[in-house]
Amino acid sequence: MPKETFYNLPEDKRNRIIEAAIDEFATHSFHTARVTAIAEQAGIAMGSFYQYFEDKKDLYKYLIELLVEKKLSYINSEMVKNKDKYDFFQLLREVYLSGFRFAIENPRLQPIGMMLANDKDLYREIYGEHEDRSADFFLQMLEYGKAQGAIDPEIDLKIVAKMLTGMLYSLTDFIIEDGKVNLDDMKIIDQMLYFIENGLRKK
Amino acid sequence: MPKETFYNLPEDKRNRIIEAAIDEFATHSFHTARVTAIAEQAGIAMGSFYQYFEDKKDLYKYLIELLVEKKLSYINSEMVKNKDKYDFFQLLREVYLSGFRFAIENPRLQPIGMMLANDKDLYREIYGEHEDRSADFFLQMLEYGKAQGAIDPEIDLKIVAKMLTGMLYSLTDFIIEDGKVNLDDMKIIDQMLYFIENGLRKK
DNA sequence: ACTGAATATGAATTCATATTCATATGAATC
DNA sequence: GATTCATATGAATATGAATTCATATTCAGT
Repeated sequence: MPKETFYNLPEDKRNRIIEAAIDEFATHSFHTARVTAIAEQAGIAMGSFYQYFEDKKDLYKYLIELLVEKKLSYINSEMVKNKDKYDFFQLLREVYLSGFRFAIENPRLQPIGMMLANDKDLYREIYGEHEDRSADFFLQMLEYGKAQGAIDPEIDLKIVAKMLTGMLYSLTDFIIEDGKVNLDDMKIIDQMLYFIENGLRKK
Repeated sequence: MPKETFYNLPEDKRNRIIEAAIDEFATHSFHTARVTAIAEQAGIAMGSFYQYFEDKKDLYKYLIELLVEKKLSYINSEMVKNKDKYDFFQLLREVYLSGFRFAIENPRLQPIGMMLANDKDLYREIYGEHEDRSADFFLQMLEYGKAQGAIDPEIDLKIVAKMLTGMLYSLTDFIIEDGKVNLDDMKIIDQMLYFIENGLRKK
């Protein structure tokens, strides 16, 4: 965790540091990211950095925490808004949709999460034994859907949760890279949902 | 590419180097992998390493080439064997199945590929502009399936290709991590196929 | 056995970066 | 205005590899 000094900083400077760190970690893995580059872009002296954080990893963990919090609250707000109105598949649609929206609105955060997911050592250092939080989230949703009778009971939810996670990541990547995908025309979402629904729905 | 010297090496030593490199790159990203560790494990002097390869990246590219060749030939042989006998979905099943089998039989190669896929700079350095070869492979298969009339023509194949790729990666990861998954009982494959078929099949 | 070319070696060097530290600044308190 | 305390600074140092290089060894051909 950052030192007291960091929290005492004027908001403006604190934000500059956070922004600089996001830029650096979005374009470099944890190991290749340079503290120097962050300090430089934030306009602080090298020494100051170590006034605020224990070391590079300290800043990184802090950033991940911010990022997760931001994403979770983003998705949850969509969920909460629609919980009652929608059935399972519509809810799933909202989850994917808010996931995509989040990625589009925060394009720099996406690669940070991706890189963390692929660095198992780092991941473990942050989340302990816990293996895959995204899959857990989908698993919960699926169980809810199964209980509602929306999902074919033949299906192994753990496997499907993994598949849904993988698809979400790939598609998010696809959408961001493509750049020109317009979420509002919903075509990509509909395609995806069409596919998933047919795969899961109870007949 | 490795230097002539490397190819002149006695097979035993050459293999030791390759094995050591696989071990190192399977457990570390390109940047955190240490040439020192590779030389040490292979039982060669640091200096020798640079007799065989230009630098770390040279070895890495060579390794990726080996790996891709191995995997492609593995999958193709399954495909070729079954091309005529099976319909699209059975063919897809074979592709996934051989992908899983390959990963199980070569567990150290899987993480190397994963890490490369997530290091866009490195990926581009090896494959140029070309974005995602796995998705391309699935796209081709899907087009074949569509032409055969097996796939719902409403579906956007490019999107589905991305989804299939993401699922393949996630599931492979799942299977390897789990360790105890027994491919022979095929349950996981059937679950997956059941899901995919219902999502794609022409009605 | 002799010789030159290829190959092997690991200590020394280089390089890029993280981290520390002694000192400066500046604002609040007396 | 002096004293204290928190914060800022960037040059100096530490670190951890990658890479080089001068020297030793091996080997094939004679």
